[in-house]
Amino acid sequence: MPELPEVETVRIGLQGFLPGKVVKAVHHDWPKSFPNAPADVEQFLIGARILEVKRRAKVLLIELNTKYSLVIHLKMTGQLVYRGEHERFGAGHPNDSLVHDLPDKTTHVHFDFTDGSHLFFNDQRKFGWVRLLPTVEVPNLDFFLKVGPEPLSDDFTDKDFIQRLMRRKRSNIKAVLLDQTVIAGIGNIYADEGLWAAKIHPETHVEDVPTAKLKKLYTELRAVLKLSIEKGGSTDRNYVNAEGKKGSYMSFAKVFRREGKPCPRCGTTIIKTRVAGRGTHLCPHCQPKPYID
DNA sequence: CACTTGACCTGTCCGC
DNA sequence: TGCGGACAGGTCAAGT
Repeated sequence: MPELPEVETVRIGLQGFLPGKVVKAVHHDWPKSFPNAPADVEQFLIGARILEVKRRAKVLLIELNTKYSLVIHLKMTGQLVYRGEHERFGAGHPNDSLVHDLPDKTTHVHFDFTDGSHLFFNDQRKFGWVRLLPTVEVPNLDFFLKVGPEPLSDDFTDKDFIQRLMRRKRSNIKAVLLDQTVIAGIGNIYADEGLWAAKIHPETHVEDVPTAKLKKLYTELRAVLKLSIEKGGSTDRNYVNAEGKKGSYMSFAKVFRREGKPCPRCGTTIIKTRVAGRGTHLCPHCQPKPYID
């Protein structure tokens, strides 16, 4: 899916559009995309006014004035696209838009607001979901009980980072970065980018990485996440922001999806391998494979 | 306990 | 042009 920077970009966009909107109707065509009790939808969603759009890890939270919230996970291919009253169909969307007329065949949930605007949840692979839950119950979702700290929060220090990584010191560092219970929000793109920046091979066991490099990884990961938010996230395939537009971080990526191209630091050809069950990009010169006996 | 694999889905790309 | 297989930004469950 969208990882932290993409979800945050969507959040910022939606926060500009949605507060104050009143839900008039909701449509859905795939039960797993919107698994809710119809009675709750009728009572706590229809007629509800949107207060605020928040994010925790890779999950979006749309708070309503009914003490309920829409909880949304985009997973791999989810999109949340806002359209104003007369923008639902139509021509004239800019070239950087992946989404044209809506709803389309990937739209599995959409909301109509009383002012004529709409919010579309599109999801090609149908892994994502929208759930309506009492706001006080959101933190008690299994995922939120277990999820790690936000890597960009002010009180998240390099000491916290290293301490949490060391809880799985015998594991491959890439697998640990992808584990949402260790640190929230990092996925395949930013794991690869961060490990390249800190010159760590993704198969290195956490305990074998020198502390100085772990500190470097902390700094670089935060920097790459921040840069990507500034660039509106990464569009590799499906990702678009709340306006249906692509992000531009991919053109700044150093290794992700750049196999066969030169490493920007040393010129060595970037390779793609498999680590922790995921496609993994690295520079074999800057990130030498650890010696394993 | 930690790692791997499969499942959830659809679409695209690549080799034959 | 068609077909089969691998693969795609994420998580969860089950198996080893």
